[in-house]
Amino acid sequence: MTVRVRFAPSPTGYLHIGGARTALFNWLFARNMKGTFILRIEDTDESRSTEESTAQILRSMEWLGLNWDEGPFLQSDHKVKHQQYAQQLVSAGQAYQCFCLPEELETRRQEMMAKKLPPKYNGQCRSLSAEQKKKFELAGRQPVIRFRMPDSGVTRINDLVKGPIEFDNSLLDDFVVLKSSAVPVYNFAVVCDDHDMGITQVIRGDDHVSNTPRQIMLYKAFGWEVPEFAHLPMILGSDGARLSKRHGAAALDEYIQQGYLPGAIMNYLALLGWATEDSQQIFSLAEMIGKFSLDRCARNAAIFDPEKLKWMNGEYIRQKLAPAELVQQGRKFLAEKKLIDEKTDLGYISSVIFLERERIRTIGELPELVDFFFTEQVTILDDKARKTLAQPKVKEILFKVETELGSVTNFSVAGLEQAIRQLCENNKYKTGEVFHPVRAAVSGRTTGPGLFDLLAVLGRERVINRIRQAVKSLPEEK
RNA sequence: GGCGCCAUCGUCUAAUUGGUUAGGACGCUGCCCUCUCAAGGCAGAGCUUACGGGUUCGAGUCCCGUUGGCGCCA
Repeated sequence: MTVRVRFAPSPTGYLHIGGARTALFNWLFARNMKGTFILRIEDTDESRSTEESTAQILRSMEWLGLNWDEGPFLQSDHKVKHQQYAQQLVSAGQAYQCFCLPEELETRRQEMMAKKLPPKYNGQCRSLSAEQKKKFELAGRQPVIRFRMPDSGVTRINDLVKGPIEFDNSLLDDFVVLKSSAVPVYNFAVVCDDHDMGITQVIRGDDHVSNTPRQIMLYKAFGWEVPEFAHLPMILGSDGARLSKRHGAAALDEYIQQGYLPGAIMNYLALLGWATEDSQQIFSLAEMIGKFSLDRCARNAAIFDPEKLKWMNGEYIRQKLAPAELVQQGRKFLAEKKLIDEKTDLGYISSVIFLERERIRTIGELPELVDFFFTEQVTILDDKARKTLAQPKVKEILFKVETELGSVTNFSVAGLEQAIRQLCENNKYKTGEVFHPVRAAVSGRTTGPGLFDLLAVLGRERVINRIRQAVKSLPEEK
């Protein structure tokens, strides 16, 4: 039988890191098995679901490259179908109308709690007579539909990642399937949809394990084939609590904005709960698909580590990102910071970006590292740079460098290196004594690309102007 | 509170399914490279496999218990 899996987010916000991981694992499984990956929007909770959120989630998935084969379907479109299914259960005697008022249920729950009993529905409306129902209806009560749970027996799951799990049926109560407003309850709607869509494996977060026995009972009541289940462990923040905004970025969108690459995020997420026998770290997409399997998924929760993601993103920038692509991405971030516009020379931009390729871990780090390439003057001088320029002899050194660079014929990396090293030798300067002030004068900082690469890209005019500025600003030396 | 899941370096994890000096990766420290910062290379620290009992010639691996974390139901 061919594999059909789905990712079913509820559109109540952005695509969460945990959701992205669930989507990814579904997708990897589907691609690995040559199956079908379906997207379904779980928008039953109308009060919290929004269309913007749906659009946002779709955009995030497309950005990651998690292409779906069917959908997106909206769960709310199947509402009538859900109601019919509920009716079907009632007709078959598998479910029944319950007229208990919320207040009544609450009182009973309190009583149960007081007696230290598990608070479960007492089955009061299980077998109401026609007259009793009539009476309630006349009193204006709107019934909910409850599922008749077996009082005994054991429900077993053979979870594809967790292994066998057992639940005692007597502990489960007759849960609501259809609210009095005729809105289907989550546990019911998933089962109906998963069945109608022919889902063969339900791969989801392990916060759903406890729901699974109820769902299995529904499949059985309908006489439907029960799919396989695979419950993925949660992703937690550094403090061991469920990952949320408090831990920094929990929404995929924020990583997009910070200049992370889809491949790196996919790769990192894949490693959060899945590993190969040799602990391989970097995968091509094809490798990831080829090697993926649910039985190599971890059973324990994982803490999200932003540092490792950053590292991996750096690896992707250096090893996997095509040069043209890097430039294009970089331009976006530089333009956003108003450092460049359409008139800025593309060749110059490319050279600048390539100078920092070895250093950046996210594209978003680019602007602050290269801003001085695009500004008229060197404005930001950090403290270290100031100190460097305050060293003795600096004014004299810079003046000599300025003169030298004015006359050097070959303003290239090799030519510059030759000229400046020669200058050091002729004047008995230590190289560092010269290199550091030049860097500071020209870039306003003490770190960055190799000095000669830096100068060559900046170009003669800018370099000389900046050194001249620095010389002018330095006090006379005695 | 009930039920369920989980437990290997700080973090992500591996360990031919009972036989390893418990491996790799991130991070950290140091060295090399070097004009700086990175990148890269090399080396190092870091896990009495949560704890306690069993089973076994032998347990990270199997069983029981304890503790802790997380989840679901309220």
